[in-house]
Amino acid sequence: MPSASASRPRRPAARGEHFEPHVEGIAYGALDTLVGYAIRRAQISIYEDFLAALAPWDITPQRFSALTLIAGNPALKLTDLARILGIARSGAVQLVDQLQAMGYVTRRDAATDKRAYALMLTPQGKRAHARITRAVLDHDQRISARLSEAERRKLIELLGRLGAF
Amino acid sequence: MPSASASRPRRPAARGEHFEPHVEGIAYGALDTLVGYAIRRAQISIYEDFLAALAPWDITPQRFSALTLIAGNPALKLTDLARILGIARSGAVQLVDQLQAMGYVTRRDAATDKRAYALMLTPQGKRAHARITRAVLDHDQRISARLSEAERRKLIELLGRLGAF
DNA sequence: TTTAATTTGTTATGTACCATAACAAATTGG
DNA sequence: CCAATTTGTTATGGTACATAACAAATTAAA
Repeated sequence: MPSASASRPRRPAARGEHFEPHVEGIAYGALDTLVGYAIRRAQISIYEDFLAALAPWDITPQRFSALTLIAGNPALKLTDLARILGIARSGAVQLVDQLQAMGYVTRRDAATDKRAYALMLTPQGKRAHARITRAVLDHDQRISARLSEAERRKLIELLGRLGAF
Repeated sequence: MPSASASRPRRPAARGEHFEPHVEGIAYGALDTLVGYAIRRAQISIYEDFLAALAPWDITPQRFSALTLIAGNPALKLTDLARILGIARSGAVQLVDQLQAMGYVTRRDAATDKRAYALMLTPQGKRAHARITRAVLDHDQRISARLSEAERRKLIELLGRLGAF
């Protein structure tokens, strides 16, 4: 029952000005002691840099995640994509619509299920994903430039232990 | 030229289902190596728990941040609040409107500048902030329960070094 | 000092992202 | 075989922003 409507890709909304994680002379109170706020701070800065760095491709973190997941899991179903990303199926539809409108993704008929699609990268999508991945890795190196490689891994490991509770 | 319109506080939008940071059998590719994605993952889980834990007070992370900043920096101006949070002034107006509608914040006339407001917690706001802070600290302990106190501090320290680039 | 620029809070307007609900078609389970 | 579930979709709505334009007030310039 698919119809594959293709909406135009939209521009990411960037924050107005540069975010200052810690403003001089301001009392942050409990915020300075919270893991949650430390992550929020970092996230805003990183998101800002990501958008700027990937602007030439009109790629947001969410779009990059989707591209990477489709690249690494051929014939992924839309519902699975939604679950992995933690969004509703309707949101995944929009996301895939965008990537399809950009020419990066196709909805192929799933082999076993006539309801479902098998999401795949187009040849153009594969090339773009390679280039985009390089830019993202670059960006990620830049934001963590003040960390040693060991610290980088340590940080990822510690963050990974925050997931379940 | 202030007029202090008071819009009703709105309910936070919660994600549909519980977010799974790592889905079994899925190839995450480059995502698993990125500091940015590790933070994104953690952030989604934490946000989810925060909303659930603070639902009784209708408090979002952003609202808590604002309350805490106003509490710790008496007579803070709206423009400063916006800059600290990294949002536009118009967004800060809405945020303060909400907190004011909840009875937690007042706009007092600034002493030196007739254009500006001095944001203050109401007595009720102070009591609420104390209670809310306890709930937030609780939440933050919960999400970092798998970390030792030293690791917790280490994590915050490492995240802090991501800010500027 | 008189004027020009800037700042402050506000409103109006628009957008990106995501949720819920309702569906038809297809699949699965009892 | 029929009931329940699943899949992708659309319709609708909400929330958190952003940008732009303002009047009033302040500050800087000439």
